[in-house]
Amino acid sequence: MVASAKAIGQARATLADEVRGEIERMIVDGDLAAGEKLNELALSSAMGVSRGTVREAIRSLADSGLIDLVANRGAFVHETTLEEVRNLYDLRGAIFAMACANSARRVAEGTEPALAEALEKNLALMETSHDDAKAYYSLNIAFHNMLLNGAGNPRAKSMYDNVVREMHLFRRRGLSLVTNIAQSLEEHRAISDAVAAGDAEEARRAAERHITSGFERYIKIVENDDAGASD
Amino acid sequence: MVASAKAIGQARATLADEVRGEIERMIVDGDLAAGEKLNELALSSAMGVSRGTVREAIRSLADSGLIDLVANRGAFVHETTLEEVRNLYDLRGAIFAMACANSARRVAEGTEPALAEALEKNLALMETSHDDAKAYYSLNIAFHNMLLNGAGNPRAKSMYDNVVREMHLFRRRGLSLVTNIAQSLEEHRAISDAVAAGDAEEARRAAERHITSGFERYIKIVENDDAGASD
DNA sequence: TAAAAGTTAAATGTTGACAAAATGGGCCGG
DNA sequence: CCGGCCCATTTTGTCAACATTTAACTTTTA
Repeated sequence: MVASAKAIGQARATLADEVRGEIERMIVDGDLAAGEKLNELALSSAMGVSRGTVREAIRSLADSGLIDLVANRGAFVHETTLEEVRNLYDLRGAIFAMACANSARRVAEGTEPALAEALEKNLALMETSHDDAKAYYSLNIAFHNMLLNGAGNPRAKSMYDNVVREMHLFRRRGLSLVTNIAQSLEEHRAISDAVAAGDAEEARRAAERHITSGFERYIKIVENDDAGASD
Repeated sequence: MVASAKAIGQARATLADEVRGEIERMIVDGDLAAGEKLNELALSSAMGVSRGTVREAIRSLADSGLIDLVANRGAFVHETTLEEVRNLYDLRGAIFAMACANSARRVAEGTEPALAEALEKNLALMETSHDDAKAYYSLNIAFHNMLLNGAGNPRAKSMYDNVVREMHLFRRRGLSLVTNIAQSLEEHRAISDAVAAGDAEEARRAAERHITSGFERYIKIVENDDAGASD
């Protein structure tokens, strides 16, 4: 496993880091269900490392929101409630809106000369891949990443990533967070235009609208899902 | 130490948690300078626990922004740059503005029946303690906490606290983040009024103004400090 | 029968020892 | 006098064993 992980190319420096990445993957992929307990011994023997190493990995993951730690009882995969998803959307919207406003500001002052064009290119690709959900998914992530990176605030980006990752833990992981491609595309265009124009305030508003309406669409689907099939 | 900590009342469940709290305190209080290395052996012998326990505490602190981890080299107290302070202010403003907007919303819908009155009371106390910087400091923190809690978003509160704590690491810790009591008080009133009126959008604007103008005042002092005394 | 106490097994918390890597200083060659 | 190599020491990374706590099961008793 050590070898394979390194072969993949991540080149993690320490064993514990590698274990951390593996546990993270297991949670995100759903190999470990929400609410499930992380058994240190089982994990350590499964991965061929000592318990201490697994412990370290778990501790380093605890603050990310993916894991809940209970003293003398162990670590559990965090169970994200609908109420929390709402809060996470709020947080995500706040951070994303701030990032878009700053991206616009930086475009206006020439700090991000390549951003406007990159956004435009992303939008063009999205329009052509209108029906290919998988391609759209990647492009969507890329779009948001560009704006987070364009804000020049790495801490904001890492917080944003944590929040988005945690949202995926809610119930049916498969439930796409992108629900109405046409509308989403339109909102992306509004953001892109405002950023390209260097209009920070409009960029902020457009970004907030995008996240808010995304949440509303998401909620609608979840409610339909509840009414329909149970699993 | 175990006994004393428990006697104080924190009642921490595990030793590592206790050590974590102690290290955190050392960093925040400045016992450990920015950029300084955390020597596991030294810490463990100083606190009378094993190295493994210290390691665990350090790992659990790493994601909070107070500590930088470098593989095979160790843990270092994060050195916050002025550029980072700017980014942290942006983040803080975004989260605080969102929280104030949601507090206003919840006041409007009756979810937070006590909030408006509590804010008003805080403002009144602030006006009387106009010259007592120490009292003002506590009231200021309380004011912000009320709004963060009023938003009903615990994750946002914890992120906010992390951000604020990290800001204190910048250079002269003593440098107060509250710089112009009269103006700050005025801004607080604007926020409080908007929240009491249930006007989410105005609350958001007022909150953002408050953080932004706080940053501008802070920057001015830092620049003066640079020009004046070297230490 | 059911609740409570006692017992046993399993998991977490904590430690000290060993292995590997990095830092620092002295030595050698240029 | 300077720069690079090598070795000793320090420090971090990893592990296996011991201690403590929790959870589950059994037995006892009202």
